[in-house]
Amino acid sequence: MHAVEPLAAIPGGPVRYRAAQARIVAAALELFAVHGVAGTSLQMIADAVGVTKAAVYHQFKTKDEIVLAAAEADMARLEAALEAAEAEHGRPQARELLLVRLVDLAVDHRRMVSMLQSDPVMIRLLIEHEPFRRLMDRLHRLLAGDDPGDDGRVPVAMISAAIAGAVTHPLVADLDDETLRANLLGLARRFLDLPD
Amino acid sequence: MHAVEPLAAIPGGPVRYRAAQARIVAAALELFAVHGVAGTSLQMIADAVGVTKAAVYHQFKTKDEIVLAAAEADMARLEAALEAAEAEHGRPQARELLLVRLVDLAVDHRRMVSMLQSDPVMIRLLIEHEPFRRLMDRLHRLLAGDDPGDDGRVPVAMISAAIAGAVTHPLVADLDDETLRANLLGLARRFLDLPD
DNA sequence: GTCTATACGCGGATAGAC
DNA sequence: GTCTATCCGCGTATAGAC
Repeated sequence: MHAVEPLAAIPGGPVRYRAAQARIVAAALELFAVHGVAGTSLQMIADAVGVTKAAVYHQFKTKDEIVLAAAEADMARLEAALEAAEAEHGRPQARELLLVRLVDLAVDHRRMVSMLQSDPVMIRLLIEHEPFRRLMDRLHRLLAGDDPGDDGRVPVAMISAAIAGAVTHPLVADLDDETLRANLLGLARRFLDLPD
Repeated sequence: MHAVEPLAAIPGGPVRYRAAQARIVAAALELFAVHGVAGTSLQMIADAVGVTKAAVYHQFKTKDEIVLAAAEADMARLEAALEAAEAEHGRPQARELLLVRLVDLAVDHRRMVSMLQSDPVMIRLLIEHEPFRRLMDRLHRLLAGDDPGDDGRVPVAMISAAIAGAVTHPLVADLDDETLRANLLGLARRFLDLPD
């Protein structure tokens, strides 16, 4: 028998990685956020980690696997937020908690969020990824509140885009996390007609 | 003397292109929207136009020039919207008109808008492009209304991101343009406290 | 304006030694 | 787990003919 592998510290996360893999994923996320997925080469990732391309390929068979692993790291936090919200008693309370967690997540990962939501390569991979689709379904259902019809979908699309897009917006680049978080949350609540 | 070159039909636009260039720019915009700038090769653009790579290079010296030309095509429409809004008498009227034009623009160019606002290569090129920076400055000043302070910047960032991001959101992919436009405009007005 | 042909480097990916 | 070395195709870009 082999010794137990060291695992990445994602308590409750569905997928876990070896330490070497976790280092690669962390470097890749940063680079993807700055250059986009297509604009990030395996050489850049290897350099950032401090190893050769071949060492990276020993941990992940293809670049797509790295992209997916990078997305899953953040998906785990999103899933945790959803789970907490769904455990609340009552719709309004669930939506309120979800909103708080979403804003926290977005502000916390300022640089990553917009890439995860708009990079063409990332999008292509994620729409073929069933766990991700299920997650988005739960998210949208909860955000939509009472109105699942045509008119209810636009506000959900807007608030998702507003939160994710605002945190990377150059206009607020110099705002500290606390100010941004507070403003974002207040405005998002208003938009969704939740009580302050 | 040479015969007068045919010009692209952008009345009032600051930069004009020959017919061959306009065809390349149009094809490039579509491809950039789907694959991102880094994910789009000159070969793909040449194939879409129906010529060879060398022919493309005869019209534009570098790929960056194509990217900038693609951005300028949409910048011209944005500038026209700003000009119309600034010509209004009174701030509320100006903001109202700007909002209508922005939503029109976003819905009309559904696939392009988010790429123009989030593609890493495009962003890098545009922030070094003074005419673009001036345009964004005017846009943000007008959108911000009375409040140019810290707290006034977050709603501007949110509404920009919301409009641009919502039109590409998978949730509203099957909505027809009219429905999307009406919903988007109504919600944006409410968010900015403009009268319906 | 468009073509064929070509230069040269870097992209993703693999083999096999240590 | 990491390395050196290598494969092959495609990336941007250029030269020169038609």
